[in-house]
Amino acid sequence: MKTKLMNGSRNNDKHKRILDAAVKVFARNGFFNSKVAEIAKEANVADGTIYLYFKNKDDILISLFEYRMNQVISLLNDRMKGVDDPIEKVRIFINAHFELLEQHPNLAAVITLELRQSTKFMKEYDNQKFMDYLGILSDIIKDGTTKGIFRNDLSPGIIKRAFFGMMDELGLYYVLSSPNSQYSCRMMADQMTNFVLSALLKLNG
Amino acid sequence: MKTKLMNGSRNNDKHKRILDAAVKVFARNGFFNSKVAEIAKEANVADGTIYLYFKNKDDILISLFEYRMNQVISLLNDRMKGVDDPIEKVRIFINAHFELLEQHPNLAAVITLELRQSTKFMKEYDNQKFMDYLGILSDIIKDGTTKGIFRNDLSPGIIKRAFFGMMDELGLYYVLSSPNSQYSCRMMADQMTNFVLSALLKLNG
Amino acid sequence: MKTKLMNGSRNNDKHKRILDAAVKVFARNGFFNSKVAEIAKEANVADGTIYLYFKNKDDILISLFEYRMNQVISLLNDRMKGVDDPIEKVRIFINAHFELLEQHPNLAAVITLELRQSTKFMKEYDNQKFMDYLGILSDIIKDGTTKGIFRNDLSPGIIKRAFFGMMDELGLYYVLSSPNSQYSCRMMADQMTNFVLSALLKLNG
Amino acid sequence: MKTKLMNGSRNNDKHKRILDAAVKVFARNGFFNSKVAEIAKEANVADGTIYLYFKNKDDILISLFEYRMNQVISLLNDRMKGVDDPIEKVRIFINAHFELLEQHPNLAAVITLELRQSTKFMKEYDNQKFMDYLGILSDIIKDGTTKGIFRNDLSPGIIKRAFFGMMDELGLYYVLSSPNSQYSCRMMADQMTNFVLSALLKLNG
DNA sequence: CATGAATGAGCTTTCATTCAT
DNA sequence: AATGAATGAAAGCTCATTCAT
Repeated sequence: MKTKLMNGSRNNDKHKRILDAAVKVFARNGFFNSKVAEIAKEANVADGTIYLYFKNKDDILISLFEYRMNQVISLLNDRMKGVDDPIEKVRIFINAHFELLEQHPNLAAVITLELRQSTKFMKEYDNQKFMDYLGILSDIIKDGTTKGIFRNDLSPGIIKRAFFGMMDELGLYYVLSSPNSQYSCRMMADQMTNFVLSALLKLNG
Repeated sequence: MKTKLMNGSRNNDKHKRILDAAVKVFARNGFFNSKVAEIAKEANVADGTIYLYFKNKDDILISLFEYRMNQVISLLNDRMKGVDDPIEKVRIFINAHFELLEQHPNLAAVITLELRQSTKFMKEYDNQKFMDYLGILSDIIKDGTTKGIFRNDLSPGIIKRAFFGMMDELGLYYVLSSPNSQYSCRMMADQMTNFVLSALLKLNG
Repeated sequence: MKTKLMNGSRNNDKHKRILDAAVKVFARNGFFNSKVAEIAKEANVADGTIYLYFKNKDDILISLFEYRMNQVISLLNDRMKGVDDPIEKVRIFINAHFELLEQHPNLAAVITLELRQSTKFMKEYDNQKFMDYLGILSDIIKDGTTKGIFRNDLSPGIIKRAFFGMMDELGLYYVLSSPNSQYSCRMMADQMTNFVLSALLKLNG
Repeated sequence: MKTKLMNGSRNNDKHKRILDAAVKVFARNGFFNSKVAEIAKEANVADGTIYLYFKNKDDILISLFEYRMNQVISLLNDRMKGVDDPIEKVRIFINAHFELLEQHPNLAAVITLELRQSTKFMKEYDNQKFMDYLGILSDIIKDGTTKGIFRNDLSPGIIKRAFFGMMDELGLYYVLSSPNSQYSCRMMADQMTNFVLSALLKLNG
């Protein structure tokens, strides 16, 4: 009585093959310009097979989001375990973002380029995972403020988004100019950490 | 440098009517989900008429970019005329961005949501105007650095993008949560100015 | 400000051409085995043109029903105008049915073969026209009964359907064995009239 | 003359289970809108199993016809055994038809609704069983005529079809309005017998 | 015999674009 | 310049059928 999707079972890697293919194809053409048939071809499966694993084309994109967000959030949780210092947490957050960007540039490109569209146009998809991600950010900021390390005249609700906007735009730049980017992920992470901490830290007498 | 029918004559405002209609329609459905026929209807012209004023659907979007960018750049040039203080320039830049956002939220939504896609997928369009816009930003930063007011350990090439990313993401948030946004444009502009200047200013003695 | 379908106007016969083509194609393959593209080809229009005149494939079939039913009902009304004798009315009804069958065997085939399907599966289509047609039949029967010419121990609700069933099945036979039918329409009409009247007439002392 | 697995063994009722399931599914959706997978699910067998027992989807429908026709013909032969009176035979024929209709309305619905389609579109299927069924009918009529009980001015070839058309249409009505039919099978059978016999009987002196 | 995942041809419908008027 | 009916390529998705296990 196997489940339809055989999640996690070996002997069947089609689900993953389709996702991997979709990343490549979406990164190449964008979601709207990508054809399901092209994904199928790239994954070496028949067109119809796609629909055994995904409800429809939108569902493939959503699955990519979820997959990526789980990846990021899980990495963050790992690294921040036992860390107390808000400054260190900021460092970890930014580094994790850029490391994943460097490791999976295609996936990052798709997320970065299509996330906004989807946020607006896939109405039924509430994008909870993304809110969770932003939540981690505002938790860090609030923690730093509570501990008296960060300034308290900034709205976490605004700053978390500004913060994300920086990472996202730098990521976009990296991804679009790849593989000839003028700046390395390492460098962007460092500059941004420097920049953000300067802005956040309370200046004491 | 359009010359099509720039005769200044009245009785022909169709070019503008089509652009205005496109803004509404794109804001409503996104570029890919918008139909040329819907734009035509919204503009009260025939489907075919669109093609007298624009090469194709992509061209309408590109025209919107150019229009918006000219608007922003021209507003910035006006306001910064005679201003020397880099701090003041930062303030002006941010304020201009959010003011236009507030005045033309639909247009802003379209630019913000579709710019990224287009940047990558309208291959032939090099988006010079956007580069000009970013250029103003790095000029301000470099100016501040030269004048010894801003730190000199930050890369203008990186920071200008981080800077734009903040505004863009905050704008997206405003636009998507409109008309019930938790934060006013005013407030976002102030918080961001505060944040950015804290990060940029050199700490002396 | 022409209306979409230009009903009745000359210079545009596409609506009719599509209907005529559909009759041929449906008669050849049946509704479900017919492709819209084949109808388009038969009508010498582009595939997309079909959708300027009809909502979808189902709508073409429904239009054929309506067209046929209007045709029949109108012919019946014409011929029965001023006729009082129920016996004569029965004759007229049967003759009209078989005449139209002979004149438009393809259309008849489609109606006969697909009407039943549609009755069940196009739930949203209430098939009022067909009920009107049956209504004429039961009116004739009731009239004959009231006038004391027909028997009064038969239920018009049942007999009208039995009556229609006879015509329909004979029509089906004619259409399926066409053009080599063993019996002419004339002969079937006469035999059926004879049969039905024998059954309906009251036997007086 | 199936030989596939007619071993009389229990542990294998799949053939019948599939047929029963097909009746339900076809009655629910019609032949063309029914999916083989749905039949398989309803029968609690795998999709592929269907093809061990039937050549293809068409073959399932054909098997249902054959099954039904055998059932009817066998019932008729039973009941008419030893019966000589043509009037009584007509009564038996009609009653048998409506009894089976009442007992297996789903099967009747499928036969009634899909028989016509199939008659024309399953080219290779010559529908001999249906011809046999009609043959019984014309035999009855001819017998009555020969015996001088029925009129001799009616063509058996025409009347047998008119006769069948009545039963079929009444059956369709019953089946479609089920389970809230206005008329019972009993009543329809009686009315029709009455009607038909009035038409068939020779009026003497 | 039985399974059900996989296949891929095939279909309806959409919509950017054209062009005769 | 303006129209909008017509075009037809294109693509998402379905489902009867197969075949490796």
